[in-house]
Amino acid sequence: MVREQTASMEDYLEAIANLREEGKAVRVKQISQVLHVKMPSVTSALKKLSGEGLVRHEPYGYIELTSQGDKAAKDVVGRHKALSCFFSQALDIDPGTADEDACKIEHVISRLSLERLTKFLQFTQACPLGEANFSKRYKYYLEHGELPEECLLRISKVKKASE
Amino acid sequence: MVREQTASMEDYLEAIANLREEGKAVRVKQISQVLHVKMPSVTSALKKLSGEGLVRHEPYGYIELTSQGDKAAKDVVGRHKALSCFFSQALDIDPGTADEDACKIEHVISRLSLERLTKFLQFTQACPLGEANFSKRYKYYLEHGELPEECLLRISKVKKASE
DNA sequence: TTCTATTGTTAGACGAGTCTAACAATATTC
DNA sequence: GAATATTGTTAGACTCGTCTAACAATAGAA
Repeated sequence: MVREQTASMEDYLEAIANLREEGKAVRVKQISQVLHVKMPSVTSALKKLSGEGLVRHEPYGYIELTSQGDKAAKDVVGRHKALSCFFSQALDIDPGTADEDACKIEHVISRLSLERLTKFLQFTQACPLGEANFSKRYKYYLEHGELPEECLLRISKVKKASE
Repeated sequence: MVREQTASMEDYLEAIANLREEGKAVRVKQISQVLHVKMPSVTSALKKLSGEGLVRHEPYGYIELTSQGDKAAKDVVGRHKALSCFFSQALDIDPGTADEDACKIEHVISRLSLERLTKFLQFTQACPLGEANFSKRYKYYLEHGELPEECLLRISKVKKASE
């Protein structure tokens, strides 16, 4: 079972995993910059995470996730990606905002909602009726504030049919 | 400008507004039950919110939102409703989970994403092509784990057309 | 009206996470 | 290899929001 972590600790795990992923040095300074906190906050967080066996950290040295920590980090990163993807692709939100929101929401959303969000995205991308038409109509609606003509036409068709 | 509040303080404002809305007595005990905290936490929060002019609270007496507090509360409640609606209706999530998630996410989501979520919902409900077909297909996909036949048919049509 | 139950408040402790200031270790440069 | 710059750590203060324990006010029942 993946140990329950606070939002803050999840952020540290995520930052470490991301720095590693990007091939950058995983050091206290780096983490502090990524998370916009001061270095002592990082040291203190690392101490806590070490105590829980999620991080290996020799003082003044490099920082690594343990296999357990890596698992936890991957979980957070996965949530982040799913959310960020949903916001940018399904809702057509700019990558910056999508990422910011994902950063916050990843810590509080339920597994179920996350799974549904993901499925929704998969669906719109897999189903040509979903993607090609639906998504296009949605974006038209976003831009113009009113339904595209085809939707309105359908309404009159439906009306006629029920007459 | 609506004063920036912490997640906790927003929860208190929301609880007060909801109790009032439901015609229940707005008292310390009630609030503590709704938010699953002990009474001293409520007293302390009320003191803080009073200090900021969002709440009127005579000791041992009833509790009211000021007009400023009401504005802030309505804002939170609005966010909550939008999210809860989106989760339950667009993603077909049970009302309990939808509400829980809304409770957490309402404090952290950006205005933009919230607005887009709302528009998305409005769109699916307003556009018959969206609602009647899209939503139905999505739920089929949820249940069966694979695309409904009409989507697959469309794929072969698309293929044929491009041959 | 007096006794009791309920509700509300105050005081003070605590945990989480942040910060600043001061100090220590490591890297860099001359 | 000494002087300096950078990076990291420790110590300790602070905020926020919670809690428990003890006490105070109000409401309800006898």
